[in-house]
Parts: sequence; structure tokens; C-alpha cells
Amino acid sequence: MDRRRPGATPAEEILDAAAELFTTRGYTATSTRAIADAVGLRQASLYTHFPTKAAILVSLLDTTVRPTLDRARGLRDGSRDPGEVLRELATIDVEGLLASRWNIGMLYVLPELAGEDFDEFRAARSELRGIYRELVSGCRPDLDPGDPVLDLPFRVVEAVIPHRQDHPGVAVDAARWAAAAVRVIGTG
Amino acid sequence: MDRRRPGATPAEEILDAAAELFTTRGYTATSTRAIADAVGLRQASLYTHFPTKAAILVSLLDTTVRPTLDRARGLRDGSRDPGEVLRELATIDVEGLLASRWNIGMLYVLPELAGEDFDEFRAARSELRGIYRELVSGCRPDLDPGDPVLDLPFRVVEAVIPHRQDHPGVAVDAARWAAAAVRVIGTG
DNA sequence: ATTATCTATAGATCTATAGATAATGC
DNA sequence: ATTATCTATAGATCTATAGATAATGC
Repeated sequence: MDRRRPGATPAEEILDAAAELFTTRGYTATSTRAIADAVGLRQASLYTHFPTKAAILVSLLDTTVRPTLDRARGLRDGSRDPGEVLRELATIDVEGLLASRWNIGMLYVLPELAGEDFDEFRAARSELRGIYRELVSGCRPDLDPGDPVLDLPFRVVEAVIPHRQDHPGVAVDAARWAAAAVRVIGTG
Repeated sequence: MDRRRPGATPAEEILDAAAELFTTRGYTATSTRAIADAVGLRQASLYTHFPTKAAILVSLLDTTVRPTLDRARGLRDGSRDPGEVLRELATIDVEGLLASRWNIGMLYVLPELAGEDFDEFRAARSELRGIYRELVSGCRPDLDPGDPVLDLPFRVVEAVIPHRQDHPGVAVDAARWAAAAVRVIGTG
């Protein structure tokens, strides 16, 4: 067994290979054979560890969005200054998007995620977006509930994904990026 | 011939169908058969109008990025206030991303664009990003050439793509979005 | 005995081409 | 005569399953 991938278990090796291939070539364009080759397994052997190809992507999405969502839920105590909480959430979120070896946030925008296999991920991401909106609303009570500005900090945070794509290897200061995500809402 | 798609010619009908399917399902996940079915043609008949499947996507990308890039080049006269030009470019760009029937900007982030069939598009988009950077540099001469803030207005402009994805049918004020894209760079 | 891996393959696609037929324009 | 469309198909995939074999743990 020559292990070609980081990971304590075969399942983790598969996830690492899939993360690279899905983010750089796309989901449908990556065959299960390509994943297996990258790990050093036969194509059929993937199915010992995951029931379907979609389950591999679901696992990647879940491990990426869950930690940030858990932190975001924990920040909603209401007693703190919403601007301060917003900045902290943005920093955590940017750090999460920069932490992984592969640019895992690229998975968020795969058109294939429209399928029902990925309902749970879409719901989690929508909840996270809702927490951002509430915090922005606390900073800018003058805004209508439908105002696009409510989504802007979330968008600026996630813009670190294409930024990382266009500038691979360039260090990003998460706190500065988060400051921009707060600044974008203006002062009313 | 029952035409099922808008467009003066079969090629335009094919582009309209491909735009819908590529943006909602993805490039590799959309078969040439699915495109043909949406148009009301047989699968093989697409090849009368386009030499390959990739050529359909290239055509869509080109018609989307070209008009904005041409406008951006025209704005670089140097005598005007860079903040004012930046705001104007951002407005034009946001309007362009909102104008098409389908959310065509979704095509920009398809992982399949890493392939060499799409070199020309990537170069055009990179040039547009460079024009944004120059304008931001004019507004914030204190920033280092590698500072991520230089890219932020471009990122905020393009964030209208996921926004439109998450809020289909909701009107966006291009001028207000552009104002946020300028605001995000701060005052130094 | 159980688990992970393998070989082999079913069955369903996929893109693109070959060549026939119908429609259009001189 | 030229063009657009069609039918048919080549050749190459793709995902997932069946069943054999090797490795591991009691």
C-alpha cells in the first residue's frame, strides 16, 4: 500500500484527493477513477468507504460549513455590540475559508449543488447567511429587510474564495479582510 | 420547426439554452443532448452551428465579458478622478451582470474554465481585474501593489452573481451596489 | 469471521462523425 | 448547388455492483 495522500484513514485520503480534484476540475468533470488514481486505489474500492460519489462531496461540504456555522450560532447572544460580533464572525469565517489545504469554498458555487443530494448543505449555508443578515440589521436598523446591503458582509467574506483562486499562495490577513466586510455596509 | 427559444438564429437559440443549462446544472453536467432538446433540435445538429461543446461556452463567455472590458478600456483616460471612474466602471459592470436573462456570471466560476480552451476568457477577465486595481491604486496610493484591498471592488461587483443566485427575481440597484464596491476600499 | 481490496463487467451514458434526406436559393 | 437537418453509430467513457482474493483480528 503506497499511500499517496495525507489522511489517517483511507476515507480521509479519498476526501483529500476529491477536494483537490473537485475544486480544480469540477464535480461532474472528476471521475471516481480519477479520485481513486490520486489515492492509489482501484476505482471500485472507493465504494467501500462512500456509498456514492455524491456522498464524498456531501462529506466535504459538511466538514467545511459545520464548524463555522457552530461558531456563528454561539455568537448570537444578543448582549454584545452587533458590529463587534459581525467582525468576529467574519474573521472566523475568512480564517476557515483560508485554513484548508485546498480552496474548499470553490465547492460552494458548484452548479451541481442545486441537486437534492445537497439540500442539507444549502440549508446550513442559508442559516449562516441569515446570521450575518441579523447582525448587519443590528448595525443598520434603518435598512429594509430586503435590502441587498444586508448580504454584503457575507459576500465580501466569501469573496476570499475567488481571491485565493486568482492569487494562490498569497497570504491574506483575515482580520483586515473581515474589517472590509464590516466597512462595506457603511454608516447609514 | 417549432422554435422553443428566443433568438433570431438557431445559433442564438442554442446559446440561450446552453446559458440556462450551464448556469443551473454546470458545464460537464449538461449534455449536448440536453441543449438540443431544449432548443428543439437533434443532438447531432448542434454541430452544424458550433464545432465543439466547448465552443458554445467560449461564445457565451466572450459575449459576456467583451462589452464590459471594452467599456473599461475606454474609461482609462487618466484625467478624471479615479474614484469617480471606479464608481462608473462598477456600475457598468454590475448592470452587465444583471442584464442577461440567465445569471451568466455563474459561468465565470465554473471549475472547467481552468482548461486551455478558455485561455482567452481568463486573460480578458484578468485584464478587467487589472483595470480595477489601477483605479483603486489611484484612490489609495498608500497601498502596496500586492494588497488584497486592491481587488476588493472587483470582488464586490462580482458578488452580485451569487446574490442574484440566492435571490432570483429580486431587483438590485446597480448604482447602490457600485457605491458599496467603492466604499469597501476605505479612506486609508 | 470480518474487512478491505481487487478484477470484471453491466448498463447507461457521452461527444463527435458519417452519410442520407429535405429545404433553400441561384 | 448549398445548407440545415436528420438517423445511425463509433469509440470512449461513466457509476455502481457482483463476486473473488488477500489481510486482519478473535
